[in-house]
Amino acid sequence: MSLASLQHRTLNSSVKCVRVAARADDGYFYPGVLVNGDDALNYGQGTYTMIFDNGQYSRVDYNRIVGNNFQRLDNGYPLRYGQIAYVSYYGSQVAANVIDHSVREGEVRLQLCKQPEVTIIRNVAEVNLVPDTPNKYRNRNGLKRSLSREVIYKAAKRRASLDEDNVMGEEEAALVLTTLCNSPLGKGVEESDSPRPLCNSDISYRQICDESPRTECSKLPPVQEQTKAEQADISANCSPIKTVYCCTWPKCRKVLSTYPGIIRHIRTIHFGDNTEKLDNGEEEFYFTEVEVTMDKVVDDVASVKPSSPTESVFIKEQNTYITKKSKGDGKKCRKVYGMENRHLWCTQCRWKKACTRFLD
DNA sequence: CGTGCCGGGCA
DNA sequence: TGCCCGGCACG
Ligand SMILES: [Zn+2]
Repeated sequence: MSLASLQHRTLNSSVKCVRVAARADDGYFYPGVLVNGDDALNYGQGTYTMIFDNGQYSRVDYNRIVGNNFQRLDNGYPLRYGQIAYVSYYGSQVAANVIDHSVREGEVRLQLCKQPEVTIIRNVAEVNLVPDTPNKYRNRNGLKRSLSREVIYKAAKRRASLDEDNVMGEEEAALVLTTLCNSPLGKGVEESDSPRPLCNSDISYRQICDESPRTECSKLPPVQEQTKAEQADISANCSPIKTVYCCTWPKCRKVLSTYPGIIRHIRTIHFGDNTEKLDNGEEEFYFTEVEVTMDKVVDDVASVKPSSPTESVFIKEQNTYITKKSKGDGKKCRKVYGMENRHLWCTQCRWKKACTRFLD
């Protein structure tokens, strides 16, 4: 089944979408929807096509799927620290971060997103990985907003009928962490740093391609990337653990809260009309993702003094991205993209002339 | 060593 | 002009 048809089917409200979460190789569960494609959705053995909330899709083996009539959470796999979950709290469902999970006791300790000072313990059976009925995730058709923002965004671009404002306003919220992550380090080229559960794994990820003439996605982002993106997406306003995306384009200090947001920023602001020249996945060279824990995320850049919240912010840079950091900002195309990505260099660099893309 | 790039070559 | 590369300086 092609992705185009998959998207089409999913966008069509007549298609039944089952909201579940799937366990990835990093031990975290990621929410998404199952799409009953060519194979019937029978909750039984086999693999299912799943679209994750960050726009990636893959075939997922049923024993990794949690929710609905699939696996239960007490099947031996502990929830990991930082896992986003949903529990009942004084009668209403709230989002929380898992602190730890005792498999023997069957108990999970969680920290409420909205009230980080509150720690609660729940039986694992009462912990959901997917919000029950997230009203704000419904579109006008009443179809659960189980699609990724990426998909929504593309659909919205195609036909401007979708109310883009809600989606955009939410994710476009610029954060005020500029002082933290404006270092001009490119992400470098990670080779086998991060584990990639691809071909010979139950879960494999592919990037969403739009229907542009590009034949296929050659670059597969490491799992950790899109999974973090997803968590940021889901826990958009969720406190203590959050991932932000810092543009690393020379002198640009834009920080956005979502993966689709930073991708769109790079495409529109830094590539403009040349967006067609962007190699698939090339945007990934122009931002870093930073995990932060903080008391409050401020949405308006202008409302904050330059020296604001840095002290209360704890940064945990993704280890692989920090390695290429150097004080001499003399990072040029060769260093940023690497020899193996020579086709991404600016022309002058390709000719061993003075770089025109990264000026000093 | 790797990296940036000048100068010079070739179509 | 577009394109490639030897070689050198620099860290
Ligand atoms: Zn360059």
